[in-house]
Amino acid sequence: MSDSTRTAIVTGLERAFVCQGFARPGVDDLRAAAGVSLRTLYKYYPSREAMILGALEHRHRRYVQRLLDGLPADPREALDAVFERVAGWMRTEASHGCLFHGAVAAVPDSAALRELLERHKEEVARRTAAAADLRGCEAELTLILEGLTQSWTLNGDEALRAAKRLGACLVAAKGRN
Amino acid sequence: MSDSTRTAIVTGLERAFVCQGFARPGVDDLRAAAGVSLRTLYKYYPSREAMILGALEHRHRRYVQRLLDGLPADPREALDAVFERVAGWMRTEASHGCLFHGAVAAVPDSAALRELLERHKEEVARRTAAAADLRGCEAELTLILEGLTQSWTLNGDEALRAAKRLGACLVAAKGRN
DNA sequence: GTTCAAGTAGAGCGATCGTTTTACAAGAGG
DNA sequence: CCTCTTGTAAAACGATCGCTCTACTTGAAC
Repeated sequence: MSDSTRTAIVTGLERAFVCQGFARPGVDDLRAAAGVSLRTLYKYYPSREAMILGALEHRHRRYVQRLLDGLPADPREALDAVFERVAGWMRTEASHGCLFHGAVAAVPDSAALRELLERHKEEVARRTAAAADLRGCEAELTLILEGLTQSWTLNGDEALRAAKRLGACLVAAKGRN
Repeated sequence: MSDSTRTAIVTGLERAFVCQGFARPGVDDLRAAAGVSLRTLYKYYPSREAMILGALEHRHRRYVQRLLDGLPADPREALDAVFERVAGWMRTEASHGCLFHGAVAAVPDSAALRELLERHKEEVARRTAAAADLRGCEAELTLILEGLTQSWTLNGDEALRAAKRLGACLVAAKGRN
């Protein structure tokens, strides 16, 4: 059970789910994407659901790091930076929509998957609120972030501009309290 | 090819997809939900993908009617009413998330499905903008509506309050122009 | 040198899937 | 009376699925 093998597998799994969604790729496609034998794949992830879960945990770590590491110290700049990073992520890594929602939709009766989705969204909103000095507005931030993620696939960078405008509105409204 | 049979089928199909998602129900489950024989089902909808498409077209008509018919004449009230109707729809009809995004995620290579998704979202945003006197802010409205739909499953009615606040911000910002 | 964990390649299992087909029933029109 | 349409019930098809299992290789440790 080497750690390097595990991360190699999970990286390949994530790529496969990003490219093909959760409905299409059979376990043999996943095996090919992971670059190992079927036996080894099942040793590390003993079911297809475990493969999905492993891929999403890996993605969560990558996403949080890319979105929230090294943000500008100024709260206003930090908020715009988060929005830009979300759009950049969509552009390069998630042009088919949020992988976590997609996974829950594909396997609706997995409690573990649902819990991971909630943890993922909660952590992103909480840490964005902290960086943007918007504690107490987590619900509004979640809404903007979810809206940006979903509507980026529809409207592209126009969605990014809309998110920035709404973020500015939120900061202004908060300042008037 | 009677029309009443077709609407009976499509109503059952929509219910099945709402309850069970798009991955789980096999064609025989869909047949049971539609309340007809397999032969009849295939006569009206000659493939599983056609069944999905039919169910979504039916849902689109119902959604647009429920969201946009008989709105208050005052633009400000109309906007809040749309948000409340979205939340009400989620509460009673879509507690597992937007069916259109779910369908595209489940069948990612169906061009017809993708086109239907875009038509659906575009029509809702455009008509909401018209009712709320926010023409030119369709991207912001799409973002809020998508965000409300997605984050309602995470935060419930707190998402509704957030949408109303952001909507008010948008109206105020527009008024200052 | 032997042992043992960790890997590959690939055949095979039972179940389920979407779809087609066969056999039959009921009501309407000429 | 016969035929056509519209429907039901259910068997059967080939394909594919998730998963297990057998047989073999490799590299490092003791």
